[in-house]
Amino acid sequence: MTERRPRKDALRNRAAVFAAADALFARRQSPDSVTMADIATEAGVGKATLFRAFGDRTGLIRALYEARLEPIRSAVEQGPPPLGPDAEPLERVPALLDAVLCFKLDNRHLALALEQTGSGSPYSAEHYERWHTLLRTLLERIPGLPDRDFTAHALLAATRADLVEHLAGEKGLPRDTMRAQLAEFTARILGVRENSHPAQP
Amino acid sequence: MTERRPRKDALRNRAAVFAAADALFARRQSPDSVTMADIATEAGVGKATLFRAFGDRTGLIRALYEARLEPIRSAVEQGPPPLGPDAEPLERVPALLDAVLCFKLDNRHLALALEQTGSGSPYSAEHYERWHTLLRTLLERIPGLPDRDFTAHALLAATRADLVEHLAGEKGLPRDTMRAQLAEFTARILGVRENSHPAQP
DNA sequence: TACTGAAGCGGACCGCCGGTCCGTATCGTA
DNA sequence: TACGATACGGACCGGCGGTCCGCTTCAGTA
Repeated sequence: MTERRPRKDALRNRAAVFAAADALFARRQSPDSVTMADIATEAGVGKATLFRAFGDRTGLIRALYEARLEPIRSAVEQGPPPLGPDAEPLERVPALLDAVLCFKLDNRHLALALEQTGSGSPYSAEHYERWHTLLRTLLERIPGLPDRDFTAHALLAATRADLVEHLAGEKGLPRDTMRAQLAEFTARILGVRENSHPAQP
Repeated sequence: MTERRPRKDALRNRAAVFAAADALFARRQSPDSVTMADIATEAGVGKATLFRAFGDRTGLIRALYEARLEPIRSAVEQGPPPLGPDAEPLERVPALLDAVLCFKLDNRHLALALEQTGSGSPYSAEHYERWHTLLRTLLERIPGLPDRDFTAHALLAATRADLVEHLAGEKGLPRDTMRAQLAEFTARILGVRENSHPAQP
């Protein structure tokens, strides 16, 4: 029952692998052009070390993704409004979607790698479950909306990594333009009828 | 410049391959558990024949998808309202999205295979381009909407194959329930303010 | 500091899959 | 029937995710 602390070299290697994977995903265009052997080499580590630490390729990507997501997660769980728990749903929902979008804009390749990593759809990852549940809960406090469960899925679908990559990456849509469009779309769903000024914090 | 007609055996094999792939994708749960060798064997054909006819795995899946999509495509391009070109945008947009959703419900595994086939995001396929362009065009004829280009993407994102699989497949959401939810969501975007009765043709 | 067993390491190795090659069989035509 | 062109198919290849096992390094003990 006693938790054994991992050894120092294990921790050092784990960090090295994270850094290496991060760099490689950012450098290469296509996520699956990054092989496990590549990451191991870049990290100065044996391939088996990767698999021992993370199980398989999906595990590695998931772990990296969760790590990068951590700041946003804590901002949502204990930060100030409009992202934090003290905000009213009508302002928190757009803030949350904007945060997700910004994260995917900033970590395009990583998000892409996660979502299109063959085994296991994005919907089985627990971070998706978290976002969806939170979003649904917030929507439930806003009157007059369509089915909240589906609506939460549909809104999150508008921030899918490959869509972000398609618009911001390939078609060159500027970051703030896309943020504004998502905000407008969200406002429309929420029934906010005032005109035209999407937030731009 | 003269088009050479393909030989009979080539045509026969092509059809056999389609049938085999269709059956296999429907039978297995995960699309990438279906290997090219599997398809070749099931079709009673050599592996090289697959690659000669379709180029690569993606080409085969795309060709099959387009073939299955053909009825809907023609219903949209030359059928009667509400799907056909004579319908008003306010009724054609929901009809179109419903048709796409139904198609993905009926061809879940195939759609999944196409969208998560690693090379090339779904957004580079020409059938997506077609749906998106048509949808955007229709939205442009409806006043007071958010950015039409983005809205078209976002609406289509709500019918993504893996989302459909997640809701209808794993969570067991009934077909008509999901259709109604998508219809409600769409209506909300279109600004249709009348209450509560989503179509169920 | 020397000892020691356990935790961790790494690269050779495996099975599988997408994709290619080339000798052979089949088609369509005269 | 004969013959060129077209298509066939299974052996083959390179590369990837994942595993195995002999070796190294850590950290507690005296």
